[in-house]
Amino acid sequence: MNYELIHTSSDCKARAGLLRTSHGDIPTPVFMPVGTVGSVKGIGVNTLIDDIHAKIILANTYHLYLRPGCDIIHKAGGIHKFNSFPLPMLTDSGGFQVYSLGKIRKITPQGCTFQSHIDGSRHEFTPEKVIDIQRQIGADIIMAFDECTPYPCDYKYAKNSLYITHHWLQRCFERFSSYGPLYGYSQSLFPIVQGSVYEDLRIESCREVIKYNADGYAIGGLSVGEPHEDMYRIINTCTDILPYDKPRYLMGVGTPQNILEGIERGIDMFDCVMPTRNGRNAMLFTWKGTMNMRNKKWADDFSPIDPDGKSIVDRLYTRAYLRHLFVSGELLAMQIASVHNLAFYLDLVTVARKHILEGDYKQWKSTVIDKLSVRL
RNA sequence: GGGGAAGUCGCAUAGUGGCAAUUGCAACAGACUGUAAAUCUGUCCUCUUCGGAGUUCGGUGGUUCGAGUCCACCCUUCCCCA
Repeated sequence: MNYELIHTSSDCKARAGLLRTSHGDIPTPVFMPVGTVGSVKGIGVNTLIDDIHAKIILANTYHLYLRPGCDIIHKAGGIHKFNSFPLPMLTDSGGFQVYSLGKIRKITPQGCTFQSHIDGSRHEFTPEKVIDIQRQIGADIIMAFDECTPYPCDYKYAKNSLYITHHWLQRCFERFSSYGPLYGYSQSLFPIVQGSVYEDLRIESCREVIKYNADGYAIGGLSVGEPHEDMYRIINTCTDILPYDKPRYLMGVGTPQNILEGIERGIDMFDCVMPTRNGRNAMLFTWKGTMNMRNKKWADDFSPIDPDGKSIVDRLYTRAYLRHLFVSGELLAMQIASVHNLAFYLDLVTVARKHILEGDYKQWKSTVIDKLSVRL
């Protein structure tokens, strides 16, 4: 994998780049749709590629390990063969589940034990095991096993957790370099910066992770409920230290506004369930603001879903029809909304990239960002 | 014509003398950030300064300190037998 930094904005830290992988090139900044179990919920591969113009998608180590299991994916010949997605993929390590499965997991000296959310069975994840699983899954970018700390998180807990995450990181890289990829193309392991909202811990974490000279670096533990100012402050702290010639991935972020602020502060990669989950729950994101498609006000609005939208669905269907589908509980409603939202997110970063290259990113951002939070 | 059953806040239900009254659906709003989420929360008789206030269980009258609940009559619907 190789990252080329093409242009940095003159008035801020926003960057345009190109990430080259064995499964294709990824212009950055990029938004990566989340497909936890290897499937972006409700969306087929053809739509992802041809309509949404996704360049890379995510999957999750913990979920794929539980179901269908690593042996099945290995037998299939890796995740790309299994889910028929020919473009780059990234797997999250299960670190987020250390956070989200709070009540049914336990951090141990070795790693972390989980109870399966599917059948309650007990499983242990160690840094070594997480690397082994991700080798078997075969994503182009794989993530270190970390603890995504909750918010609020007191300093003592954050510091202790950070040391565990750093220790796990070392074990991840040891395992990762002990044997190669299984499917004939290379994989890159990204470390994850933690440290909650504490600047000194974040600085310490950045300095620690860059020792591994990785192909890219992730910032984790944000967008877990902290105020946006804290999030933006920590991003700034991190992107000041992380190497300029490697991609920076802000994990789990976020709203369209979060993404534009992240880009301004030097982030190159984003992922978030928001466009798909909120889409399934009837919320649309547009350049003019958000829409709750269940609201009565759309009942007789026969205009296109989003006249500015880039997806086929934006022009093909009307707002009144989409509301009808949501109110009727039709699966198609969730599909249309997910496609629209993902297409919007991809358009958002594409337009952002254009303005970075044109040199007016910050000025452009200031003209669009307030509109994004308007409630239509 | 004879016999039987039933009418509760949009619909359907619970409630057999003691707090505007159960539950489901529908309706209307809100939330959702590396997916335990096609999920969850709130409102849902009227008014309200959010503390309450006022009117309600087919209708009218009655018994009672107190009635959706008991009594009488009326109205309406459904079922069975002719």
